[in-house]
Amino acid sequence: MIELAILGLLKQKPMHGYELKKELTAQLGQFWQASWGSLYPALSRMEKQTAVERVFPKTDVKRRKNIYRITNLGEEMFQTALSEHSSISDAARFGVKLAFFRYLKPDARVELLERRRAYLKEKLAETREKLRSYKERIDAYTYSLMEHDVDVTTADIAWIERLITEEKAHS
Amino acid sequence: MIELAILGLLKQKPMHGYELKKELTAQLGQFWQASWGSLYPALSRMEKQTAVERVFPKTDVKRRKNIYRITNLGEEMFQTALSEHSSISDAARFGVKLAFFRYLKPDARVELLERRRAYLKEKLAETREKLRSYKERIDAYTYSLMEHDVDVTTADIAWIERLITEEKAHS
DNA sequence: GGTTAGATATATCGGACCGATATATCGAGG
DNA sequence: CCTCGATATATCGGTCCGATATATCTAACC
Repeated sequence: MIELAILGLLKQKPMHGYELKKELTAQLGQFWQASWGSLYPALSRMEKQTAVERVFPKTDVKRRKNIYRITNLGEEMFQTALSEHSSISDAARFGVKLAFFRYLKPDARVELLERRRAYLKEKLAETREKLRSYKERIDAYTYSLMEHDVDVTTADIAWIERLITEEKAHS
Repeated sequence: MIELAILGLLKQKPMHGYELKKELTAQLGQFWQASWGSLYPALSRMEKQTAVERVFPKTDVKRRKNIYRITNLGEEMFQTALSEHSSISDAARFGVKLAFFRYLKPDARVELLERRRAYLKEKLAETREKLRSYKERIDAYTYSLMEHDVDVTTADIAWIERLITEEKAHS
């Protein structure tokens, strides 16, 4: 997840860790946050995988900032991760992907949106069924939360469907 | 978090790990899930802290099931954790707390609900401000997600306020 | 010129948690 | 008796979070 976000930001321009953290917060902070303890180890991992590389060599000890740039392999990994049909059930992960939707082809966008819609519809049906059949056995506060969840998920689906409609209108 | 959930379920009746997992999924599964890798280590931790204890001693090797029961200390820890004003910013954590609201005094319930409402209002104001001032610099898909987030958060606040009203009406 | 405060910058540690997997036993049905 | 699915416990590798440590750069002030 954090690797997708890092690659997506490094596509804009090479950056060092601190700058990445600021951009992460500015661009994705509404629905997802990264910590130092995930950012720097992720950059190390990705350098080892050669998904990113330092603009100036590691041996240049005097240099304070470690500026990273995305590699060709990194670009491939980004496209693969972004197109993958996972992270459809996690609102935060889906939000991060959405922030990079402009890097996907329109049909790939529609594909992801429709999978998200399918997941939400399934979840909605399950919650409704549970509300219907277990009514007596559910705690009153949990019941209220589940009713609210039905409303929110319904609104979610309507929003996704607006995005799908717009996407298809533009193609 | 998982410790609050375990203690809350063990208040109902003593259970073993597998049974706890099933009840966790049945009662809290709508908004929060636990894994084996968190459940069993949590039970071990909690036994060490004497928040829970085995109904039959550890030395009884023949016994297949490890049935745990909540201790007096565990009851205290449950009440403390439930009343704490944290986990106000995480929907899943708040959902778990809500599922145990019946164990709180009405004024403690209102207190938590009002803190959640305050957090949501703050978040709403921030998102609106960002939408207003950064309009041009935000990616179109992110912008749409943020607009949707405004709607969802507004609905969240209205729901919380209904709960507060009901709570006050009953007291 | 010197000092201080706050922003910039990197890094790591302990612990919690997830997803996957290993292992074994129980009970029902053929 | 055998097999299969449910029951039951446990651990492993890896990721992530929250906190913390450390150092430098820069601008402001006296």
